[in-house]
Formats: sequence, structure tokens, C-alpha cells
Amino acid sequence: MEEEKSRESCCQTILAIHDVMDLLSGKWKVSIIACLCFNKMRYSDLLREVRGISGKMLSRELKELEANQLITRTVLSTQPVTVEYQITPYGATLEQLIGTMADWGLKHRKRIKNGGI
Amino acid sequence: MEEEKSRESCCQTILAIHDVMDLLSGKWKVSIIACLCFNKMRYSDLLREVRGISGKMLSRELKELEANQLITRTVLSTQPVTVEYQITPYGATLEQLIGTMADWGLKHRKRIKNGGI
DNA sequence: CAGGATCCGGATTGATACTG
DNA sequence: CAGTATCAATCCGGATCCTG
Repeated sequence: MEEEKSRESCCQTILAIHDVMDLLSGKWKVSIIACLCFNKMRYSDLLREVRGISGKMLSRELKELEANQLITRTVLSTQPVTVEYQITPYGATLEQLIGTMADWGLKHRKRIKNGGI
Repeated sequence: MEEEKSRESCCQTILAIHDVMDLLSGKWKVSIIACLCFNKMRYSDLLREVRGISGKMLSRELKELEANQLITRTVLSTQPVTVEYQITPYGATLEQLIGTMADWGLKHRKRIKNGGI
């Protein structure tokens, strides 16, 4: 019975995790969201902040994030046009997850520096 | 100054996140770890639990996880041989992260069911 | 400035068959 | 049972050029 409950919950967990991984799949999505959690940003800002990303990948991943309602895209009628990306309230609910990730990552970096022990 | 601090911390965050994503990259790694957080398991167990994964991918990702010291691999001298995978104490420190992920994923699933609003 | 279109090589992944 | 080998399909991501 206890055994069964554990197995049940394991399945659910795996499905849920798979959803998250699908949503955040791609080399850059989490970094982009993390960036936008700090501030709304323009395309060129992101291109600079998310080091290593190419223009093509940035637009592509932004588009997917927008489709999943995690960010919004606003065209500003400046000359020339600028586009501002902003995290949605829904996207902001990822902040805790990303924070946990960053924490673990920072500890992991230290561990690596200490010889991976 | 406040601005600068924020920018600084943003950079660090992104690097740390990138580390985590690298470590957990691949469609299945997080699911595998989540599984092993519940219980130690044999290869065939994992093949069943992590739905959709192929044998090739399972061995490959297990190998990488082992290389990163997140899990251990133990060959049992049964007939025929069985292999048991188990999470390491270090791997277990990912449990909170994975828990957060699973929580978010479950909420996301509900949201999707409700029409994605 | 923001991003679409195209091309292309390389990496990922799946299916299937095979091994100790 | 726990993998490995091989082939084929697909995806990823960079470079370059082009548009409004």
C-alpha cells in the first residue's frame, strides 16, 4: 500500500517533470527567463546578456516562450522600432524554480573548484 | 549601484543556471534522477518507469549521470546479471530542485487542462 | 533595430538487431 | 538481463544575407 502510493506518485512526478523539461527545453530558455525575471529587456539587451546566443536562436526561443505565455512581446513605436520582452505573471511563477536551480548551480561550481569531491 | 548589483547577480545566476542545464541536459536525465530519488532501481525498472525512453538513451544518460557522480552503478552477481542504480548523497541534493520542478509541472498540467488560462 | 530566409554540418535520437 | 552496434531520421545551431 505504501509501496503503491510511492509508485503512483513517482509516475505523476515523472510526467510533470517531463512537461517542465519540454517547456524549458533548448539551450537558452531558462537563461532568458532568468534574465527577464530581473528586468524587462529589449531584444538587443538579451542578445548581450545571454552570452553565446545567436540572433536566430534568441528569436526562436522568445517566440516559443511567448507561445507558452511565459513572456510578452511589445513593439514600441520608436524609430527604429524596438521590441521589449517582459515576463508574465505566469512566467514569474518559475522564479522560485529558477532560483533553486541557480542556488544548486552555484554550489556545484564551488564543488567543482574544490576538485569535485 | 543597485542597478549594477542587480546586473552582476544576473550574470552569476545565468552562469550557474547554465551549469545546471548542462548537467541535466538531455530529455531524460531529470526523470531518471527523480525516479532514483524514490528508490534504487534496476535497468529494466527504469526502462519501464521512464516512459518513452529507449534502451540506448537510458544507458547513455545513466553513464553520464554516473560520470557526474550523481548516481552509482552496482552489478549484482545474480544469474543473469542485474544492475542496480542508486542515487548518491550528492545526487540527492537535487531532490529539492526536482521537487520544485515537479510541483510547477503539476500546476502547469492543471492549467493546461483548464484551457491554458 | 529586430528578426525572417536559407543553407549546411554536426549532434541527438529512435528502431532494430545482436551479444555475453 | 543489461547493454552495444549500426543505420537512418530529425533537430539544433551557426553563418550569412535580406527586409521594414
